[in-house]
Parts: sequence; structure tokens; C-alpha cells
Amino acid sequence: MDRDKAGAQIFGFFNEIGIVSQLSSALFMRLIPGGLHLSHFIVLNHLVRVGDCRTPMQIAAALQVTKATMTHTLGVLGRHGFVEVGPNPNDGRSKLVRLTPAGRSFRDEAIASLAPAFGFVAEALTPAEIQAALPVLEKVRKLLDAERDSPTIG
Amino acid sequence: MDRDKAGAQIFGFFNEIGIVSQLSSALFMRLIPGGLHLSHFIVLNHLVRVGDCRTPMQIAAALQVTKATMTHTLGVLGRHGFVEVGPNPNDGRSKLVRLTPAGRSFRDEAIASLAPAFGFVAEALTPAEIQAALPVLEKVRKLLDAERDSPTIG
DNA sequence: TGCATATAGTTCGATATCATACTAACTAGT
DNA sequence: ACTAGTTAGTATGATATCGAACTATATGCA
Repeated sequence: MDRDKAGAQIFGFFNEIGIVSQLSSALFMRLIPGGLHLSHFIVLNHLVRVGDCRTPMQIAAALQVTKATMTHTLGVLGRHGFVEVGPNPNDGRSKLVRLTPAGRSFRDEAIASLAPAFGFVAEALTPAEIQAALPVLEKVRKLLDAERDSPTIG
Repeated sequence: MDRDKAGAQIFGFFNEIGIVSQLSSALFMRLIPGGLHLSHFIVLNHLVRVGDCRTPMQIAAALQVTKATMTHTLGVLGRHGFVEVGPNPNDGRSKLVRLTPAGRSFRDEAIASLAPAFGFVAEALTPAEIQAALPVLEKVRKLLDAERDSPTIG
């Protein structure tokens, strides 16, 4: 049946994505200095890209983790001196996260030390190959995002 | 610089893969019956696909997790009655994992209940799109596998 | 045979993540 | 104002995963 074949194919597709994600995360964590976890680096990188003075909830939503996880992650980054969490003048329940100079330079150095390993992959891949896969991945991400917000099933 | 641009592009590529992996895992776990973790299901599915009577190490290597994790996962599956772990006649250090009928039918039912949600994505995606992305993902996986076995960096 | 090394699996401690429950503070409707 | 409901963040307990140390078995070499 067509539907079954499509199902099997999409299953293999997600399986492959999961494996690649796992392998790239493992490579990331082997190379990142200071034993920081990938998720910690991602928060630093996010703050650099979108600007700091975000609330924990904003970061958690952007990075698709729970707020409890974000509390934990910000605690780790704070203990490393990479972020500072202060009060939010606009909302007494909330807080504001700011990147410290140490956090910013750690992020920059981490990217520099990671670049060679991932450049190795980038060189083995043609730009055409990346361009073939990226739009599909983005489309899938949007589909999954939509499914998450308004489930068609359960 | 070309190299920097390539690095930025590959970074976005892996970032997108990570997000899709995370979202699809979350969707998976929302729908899988019985509160089983995705990793547990993956082991069941692996045993169905490659046949059982695998050793824990073989499964761990195929699924890219440590043997300690596999010990834990097989314990959970065993407590559910989905697998049985017996001695390995060929190697006294080792064991053999066998799927039980309950494990096999759980896997089948799980796939059936998962199919609609992922079929939703499959229908939004054209086969051409999947065929554009899959070979690239497989190539990246092989590159990362090779990098893991013989690191060019550190 | 006997010993050094390698491998399979387990155990243990640490950490990341989540779900749930809780507190504090904001918001809306009356 | 008050009250009900909502939202931000934290605390707690559970689970998945990993690395390192350990045990038992296997292998290779002298």
C-alpha cells in the first residue's frame, strides 16, 4: 500500500535525522572546551544571536525545553560566570538574563575550536547537497511545530 | 571568507537537524502508548528489523549508545516483558537478547498508533523532497561515523 | 601452561531533562 | 477593590544517559 510505504519511508527519514543529530551532538561535546554540555552552549549562542536581556521563559520557548530545564541550565551558566540573572523591571514574576563578557568570549572561542571539525564535514559536502537538504528540514520543522501547537491526533 | 561561510552554513544545517530531531522525538513520545521512552522503542524496532539473538553490545553499537545505557534499557524492556536476556553459548562474557511475542506486538501496535501523526508529515512532504534530503543525511552520518572512529582533530 | 591484554556486561556517581506541584505576581471581570 | 484565573520561576522526584571503575571471560603470546 502506498500509505504504508510512505510511512516506512518517513520513519527511516526521522530515524536518519535522529542518528545524525546524536552523532553531531557527540562530536560537539567531545570538542567543546571546559566540559560544558551542548545545551549550555546553545543558550550562550542564542543570547549572542538574538541579544541578551531575554527572560528565562523566552529562552526556554525558543530552544524548546521546559522552564524547569532552563532554570537548571541558567544555574550552571551562572556558576560558570557566563550569564547573570537579574530582576525584570517590567514584571515582578520574571527575570532578565544577560550575557557576561566571559560568556561571550567563551562562546566565540568554542566556535573557533569547533569550526575545524565541522569544516571537515562541510568540505566533504557540496553546497548543492546542503541546499538540497536544508529546505526540506526547515519544512519538516515547521510541520512538526504546527503539529505541536494543534495536534491532529491526540 | 569561503571557509567561514561554509562553517556558518554547516552550523545552521546541524542546528536544523537537532531541532527536527528534538521535535520528532517529542511527538513520538507524546503518542507512544504505555509511557515507554523513545530509546526503548528503538531497541524493539531494531530487534524486529535485524532479527533478535543479538548481544547487548551489538545493539548498543548499532544504536550509538554506551553499554551502560544498554544495560539500563534492556532492564526496562525486560521488566515490561518485551525482551528476554539469556546466556550466550558462544561467549561466557556475553548474553543474547530475544524479543518476546509481547515485545513484538507492542512494537507493531506502537507503529500503528504512531503512523497517523507521522503520516501527516509524510503527506505534506513530496517523495521527491524526502529523496532529496535522505541521501545527504546518510552521507553526513557516514562522515560523522568516520570522524568518530578516527578523529582528524582531537 | 601461564600471564598480559582485551572485551562483555554491571555498578556507581554525576548530570540533563521532564512532569508535577508549588509560590509569587500579573490580569481581567465583576 | 476583590477575586479567579493565568503566567514566571523554583523545587522535587523520576528517568535516561554517560564516564569510570569493577568483575568475569576470552584471546594471544611466550
